[in-house]
Amino acid sequence: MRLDNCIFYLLSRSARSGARFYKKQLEELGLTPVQSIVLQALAVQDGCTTSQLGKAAELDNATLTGVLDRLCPAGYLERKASPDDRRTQHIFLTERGQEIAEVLDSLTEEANARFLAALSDRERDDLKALLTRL
Amino acid sequence: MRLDNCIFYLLSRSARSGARFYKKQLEELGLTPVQSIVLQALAVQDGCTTSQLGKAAELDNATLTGVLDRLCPAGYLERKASPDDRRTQHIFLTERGQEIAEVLDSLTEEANARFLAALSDRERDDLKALLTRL
DNA sequence: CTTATATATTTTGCGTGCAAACTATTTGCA
DNA sequence: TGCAAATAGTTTGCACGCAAAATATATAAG
Repeated sequence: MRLDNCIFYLLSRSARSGARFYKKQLEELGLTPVQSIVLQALAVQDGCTTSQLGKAAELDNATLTGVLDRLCPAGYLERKASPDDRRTQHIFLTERGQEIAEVLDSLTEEANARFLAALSDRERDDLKALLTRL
Repeated sequence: MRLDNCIFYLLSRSARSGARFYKKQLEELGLTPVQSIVLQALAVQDGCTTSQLGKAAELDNATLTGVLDRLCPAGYLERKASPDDRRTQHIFLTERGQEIAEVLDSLTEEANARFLAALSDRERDDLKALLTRL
């Protein structure tokens, strides 16, 4: 089987290409693609638990721990103990976190458009729909 | 911008999903998805240089070094100095490497079919074509 | 011939991914 | 009540992915 017919190879290659592109756009903000995704996911459900955030961003809990470990001291968010369940933490955006989440929203919109410039509107929608079905 | 409309997120998620799936199929062979890709790429151009292999598999040279570092002692391939250029290495599959590359070929074909089972033939072709254009 | 530049590969450092083990806490059930 | 099983989160260990620096060698230009 030729590589350019292998879906695992194609997905990995495209994802890496996208991550490189997105990372460049994020460079001035000093954020990685994953960090950007987490901050944006948090913006729509501020105060959720770590696990809920992991589900929202489709990130492994073990991975998320590390991501939060870096975003916390950077001043974008805070971990707060849950009053109900002492195993659980709630994650809150700081003021600075909320500000940057807004910047990320438009920056990401822009980056999406540029990354997909070679495709027609129809093709973009098709691609997204197909990816969602995997 | 909602996450499920962000191409970087969608690509990353699908690629990770594919990698997890493929990895499970490879488990009994003790190989990772990337190692499998490299061995298959090598099978079609045995004896190429490290850089050429990197181009064929779209892998960074720094990454490839580590991958080869693990495949070599595993007995799947050998690095040989180039007679022309002392900076360069040529990579050769061992007999064992050639055998496993054949196994990987059919295993990968199978895994592709199963991973894409939810899509029609037409949709599979569309998806691959679209990914290739990024 | 010699030096500046280019190329091939490796090393280093940091950030994901993720399986597996571990800790702390909560819940279900006898 | 008391304890086994489930759940939340962290830690550990290993494999990419990649930018940047380092090393070794080759090539070009004067």
